[in-house]
Amino acid sequence: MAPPRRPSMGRQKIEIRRIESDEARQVCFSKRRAGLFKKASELSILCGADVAAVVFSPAGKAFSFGHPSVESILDRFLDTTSPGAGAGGLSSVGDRAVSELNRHYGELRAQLDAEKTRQERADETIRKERAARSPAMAWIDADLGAMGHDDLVAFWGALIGVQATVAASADQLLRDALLLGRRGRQPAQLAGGAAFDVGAFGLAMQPPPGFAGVDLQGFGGQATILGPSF
Amino acid sequence: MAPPRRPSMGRQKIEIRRIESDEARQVCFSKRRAGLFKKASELSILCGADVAAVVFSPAGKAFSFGHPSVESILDRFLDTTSPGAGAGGLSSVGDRAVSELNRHYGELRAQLDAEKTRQERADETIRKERAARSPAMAWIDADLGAMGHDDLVAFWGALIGVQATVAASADQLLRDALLLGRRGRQPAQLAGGAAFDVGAFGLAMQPPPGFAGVDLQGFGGQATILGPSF
DNA sequence: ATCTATTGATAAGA
DNA sequence: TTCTTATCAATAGAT
Repeated sequence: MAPPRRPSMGRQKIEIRRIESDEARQVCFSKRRAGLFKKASELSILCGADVAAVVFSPAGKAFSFGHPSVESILDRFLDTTSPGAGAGGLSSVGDRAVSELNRHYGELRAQLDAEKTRQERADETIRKERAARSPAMAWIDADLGAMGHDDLVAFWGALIGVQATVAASADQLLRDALLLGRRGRQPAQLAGGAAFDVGAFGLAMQPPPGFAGVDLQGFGGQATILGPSF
Repeated sequence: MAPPRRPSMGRQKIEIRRIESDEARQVCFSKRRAGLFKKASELSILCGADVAAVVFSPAGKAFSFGHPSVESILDRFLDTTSPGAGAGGLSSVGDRAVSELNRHYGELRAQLDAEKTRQERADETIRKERAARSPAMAWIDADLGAMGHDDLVAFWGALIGVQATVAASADQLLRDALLLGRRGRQPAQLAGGAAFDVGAFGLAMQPPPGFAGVDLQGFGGQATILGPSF
């Protein structure tokens, strides 16, 4: 029969960090430079945008792509972004800071990606461990009316614990959540009464009929974070 | 059997030509601009190359990426291309460019920090869960045993409602809270002094300590963050 | 440079 | 805008 031998290992995952091998780095440079220019070209065509890309090889050789032309884009950019410095000074940030900003851009994004990856792994770990030892969470899918007294008792206990913890660290958690949940500049909207869904547990349920109007002392409703902690 | 409907058609092949739909073009522009900058960043990191990319949206808004900095690359390029002409050799950047850069950088930083915070919490959770089991269940069972089914149902719904409110604006908060709910916190603080008693259902909760600075009231409202804006 | 197996990017849809 | 999903496209490693 046909030999199960793979003619190639195919593409392998690589970390975004400087390639040590001179040869490999050169090869990668050529491939990715072409890829970058292709992307730039597609962006300009698809979206009718003006795009320019300039690349200097480690050896100092210049390569460029531009639509409609590199010069026109660069001139326009420099003209648009630096006409106000007439008095001889920048109002907020100096060149050094800008360079610093740019220098770390890539590393920062790389770190971000790394963190996200780690986070996903950690979340996965939690999910697994929790699923293996938290039978209470299995009740969640059950309909309220069908839930037995004993189950309700136990689940209530679990929720009390949750509430206590939320309260104990509400300041920090709420602040984080509001800032992270919706990265928009507008105040986060807290819509109530909807079904709730928590990814970590695949949990989804509706508030039981007739409980609308229940007010738990200070819970439920508008959430306002008062200033001091900022 | 009905054909299992795909939740998505997935990515479809597209021709590289101007996208007619204004909305689709805008979406594509945002996505691909980000992709282009990412590619540029990777190229500079992997190969140690100096890279700059400048993009003008159809609306005329400028976006740029540069390593080590956009201006240094552009100046170097223009200097190499047309040595004697330029004359605009000002190495400073306009406020607008600085702002854009700062904004971009700030977002990255914020994201990174957020990820790290989340990571720490996740790690913490893992440790806690591995180290100790919830001591809360036993405590609460006694009192709950005396509570009627209807009361339990009502309170359960109320708690879910609370969570729904929070989850609507930040499911991350909920997830963190639920995960942290296993911490060996003393449930006595919740039940100790006061019995649960809410008008409609004869149940109430004592707000546990830790609520300084945070005030939650009513359902379906807004969350307002006071303090310095980002 | 050419060839594949994989990873990465992203068009659609919710 | 963000998130998910199904595909398409870019490319790492080997020839």
